[in-house]
Amino acid sequence: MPELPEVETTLRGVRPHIEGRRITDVVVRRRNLRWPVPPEIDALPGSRIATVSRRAKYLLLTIAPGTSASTGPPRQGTVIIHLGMSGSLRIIAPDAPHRPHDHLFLTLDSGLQLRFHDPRRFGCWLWTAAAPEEHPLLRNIGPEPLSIDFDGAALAAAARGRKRPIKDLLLDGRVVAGVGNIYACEALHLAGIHPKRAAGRLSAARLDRLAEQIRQVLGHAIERGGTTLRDFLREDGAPGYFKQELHVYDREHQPCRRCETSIRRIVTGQRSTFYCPGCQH
DNA sequence: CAACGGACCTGCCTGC
DNA sequence: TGCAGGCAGGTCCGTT
Repeated sequence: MPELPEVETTLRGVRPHIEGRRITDVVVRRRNLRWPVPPEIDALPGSRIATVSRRAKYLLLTIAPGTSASTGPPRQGTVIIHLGMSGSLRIIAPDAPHRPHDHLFLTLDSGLQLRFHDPRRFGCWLWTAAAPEEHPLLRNIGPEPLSIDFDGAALAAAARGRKRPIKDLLLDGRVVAGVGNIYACEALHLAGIHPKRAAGRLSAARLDRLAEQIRQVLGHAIERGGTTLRDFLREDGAPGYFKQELHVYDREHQPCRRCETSIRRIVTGQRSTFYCPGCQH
């Protein structure tokens, strides 16, 4: 499920329930996620979740040392969570029955529990004691698409001299953080750019337009994701904005909503790519 | 360096 | 109905 809007929706849904809370119990039911869950995660009880934030599609829980009442040595650092392809977080009562693929539980002093669910186990829970932005997974990540650091000029700098298809460039986290397959397709359609076009051959004006459409489509999806936040205690974090509003993604052989041309599916960078031959060049 | 293919997993859908 | 094959919203890592 998770593209950046779902991760942001998850962040907003979970944050009010866990920020500032002390962790009272941790259960790792399955340690072999994308990488093994490190022992520092098991040692979290007694510590406090000071802040919850997002960088690209990573969720970051900064952990403050435990109080004198806690057991074990006080520790300070950051839990790095990624939802992979199929991961989700939800807040639930600790005595609620667990489902298959519920891999990791954090019980909080509020009496509620944060549960990580991930059938494909491409997600991860990692620990770093250093500044999270220095972690190898985060160190080389490009600007947040919704920050002021991301614009057509940033895209142009990354595209200069590159022959890669522009679609592949958008999925490269070093260029821009957290743009996934769906929104890369959608933004290219909105900007009227063919996904296979060599990145370095796009004009500054077209890259400006593309950057703006990336911001628009992600911002819009986050707004829509927000509509399910109310029910976050019950929902598993999958927002319902999907499908209906997509212009090209997963719409092969269906008519373009703008020009009626049949949507085409191709593969680039080993990923399915959908576009309208009528309005993308 | 850039670019590419393979890897990690389960579930769901299609077609034979 | 069963089963094989293809495909899926991510992204890291090793090899050219």
